Amino acid sequence: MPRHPNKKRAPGRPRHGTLTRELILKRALGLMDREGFEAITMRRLADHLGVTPMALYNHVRSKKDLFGSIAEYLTTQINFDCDEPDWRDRISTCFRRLRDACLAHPSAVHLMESLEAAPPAVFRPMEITLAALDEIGVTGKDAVRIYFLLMNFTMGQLSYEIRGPFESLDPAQALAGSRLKGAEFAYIQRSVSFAEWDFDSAFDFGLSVILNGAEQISARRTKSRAGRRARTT
Amino acid sequence: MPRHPNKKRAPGRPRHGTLTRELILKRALGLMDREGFEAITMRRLADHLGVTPMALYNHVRSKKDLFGSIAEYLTTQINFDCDEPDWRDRISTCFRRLRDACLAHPSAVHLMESLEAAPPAVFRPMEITLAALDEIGVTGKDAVRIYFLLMNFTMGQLSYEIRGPFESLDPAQALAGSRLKGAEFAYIQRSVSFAEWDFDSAFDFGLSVILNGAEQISARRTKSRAGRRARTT
DNA sequence: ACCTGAACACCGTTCAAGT
DNA sequence: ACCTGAACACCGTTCAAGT
Repeated sequence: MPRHPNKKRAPGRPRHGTLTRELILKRALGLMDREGFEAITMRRLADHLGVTPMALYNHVRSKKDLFGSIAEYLTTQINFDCDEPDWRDRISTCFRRLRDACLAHPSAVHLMESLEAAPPAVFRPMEITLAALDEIGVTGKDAVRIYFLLMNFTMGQLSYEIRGPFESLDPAQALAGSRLKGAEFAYIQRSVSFAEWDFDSAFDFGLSVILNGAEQISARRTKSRAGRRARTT
Repeated sequence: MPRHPNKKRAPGRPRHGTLTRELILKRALGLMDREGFEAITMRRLADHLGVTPMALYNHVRSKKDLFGSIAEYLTTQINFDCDEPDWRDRISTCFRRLRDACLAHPSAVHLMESLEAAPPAVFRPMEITLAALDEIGVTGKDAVRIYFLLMNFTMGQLSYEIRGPFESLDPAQALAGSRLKGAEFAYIQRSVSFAEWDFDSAFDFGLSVILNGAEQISARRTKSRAGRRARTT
């Protein structure tokens, strides 16, 4: 619904600016949250702001720019930092906060996926992860790999969780009407009931598996260093 | 370019069917591979087939249906099965084949992400994973969690790899013109050079970390079973 | 059954014209 | 500087009309 439904504004610059870049971003995010990512249209957003579609182009270069800016607005609001002494806790809470932010805005993942360049703020989790891993002697390629493992898992599960994959993931539903026989999926059907799936604990499980992997690398490195020391002395 | 550029076809049914559902799917996939996911348009696809846009609707319910069918066509062609004796190898090659298929069709990941329901064939990796894990005593919730870890990691890294994230992931480029200072990303800048990043080995690394996690659970379970046995006897 | 042509209700974006 | 209105080049899809 437009803000001025009855009194139509005449052309020309209004006395006080009705539009701001920030207002546009906020309203766009709100519209996205309520009506979904696909619903965001320059025309619909303009309508929502009580304004002509073209008015948006005074504050935003293009739709791509708009989406990029929303993502930046969203990610810069996340506080990734915390002062836990344990390196595992620092990494965990960092990705948990990212996850929480994305769950709070159901279209956030879809939005991120649509971007060609990630907003700069998402480098914070990377920096925090690399710093924490450095503490236990995991550096270089291995550290970056652990980071990607964490990031890809986090975003991947979010993607599943948000679009409610379990209407389509429930084998009973997904297999219905397909050429594949249900008999070929014996283990799936015998597995845990999808109705009682808990994404939160699955996420914590995933984090701990990956961080255990980091710890193993750490142990291996210190051992091989000790081995080298023993040989040289 | 249309197939009949000069001799325009008159309305009415042609003597031999020019269009098939399969032909449409194949050409759409080809067009997607060459010109990208966004380039796929009912009108452009029709043009490519030398046909009116509406002709497609005789073989395809909608654009959504078209995309779903392409995904199904693509995934059913993947051979996930192999007869390696080692459970780790069976899981690894299964996901490696999924990965190879997606890398062969650069828009495949984008296509999958756009679907509301995954094509049934992607349940094969789940079945194979659950079966292999069952062999080492990892079942139920834990097994499904391991599967999701593998699947989310695989698709997540593919997503990064395909859209060539490293123009935007290179901190030097991504941080340029942003409000975030480069000094806040000391560990990133000190980390491995993005130019020499190897996705293939990063993928193998990820798989082995996750499968190590599965092995740890297996060991923990057999130990606790042994403990229970010792206490009861 | 299978194709065309016209039409409908949308898109993002440019451009000239207003104040 | 900031908004409007008309226009352009696109979309997906429906529907009647052809054979």
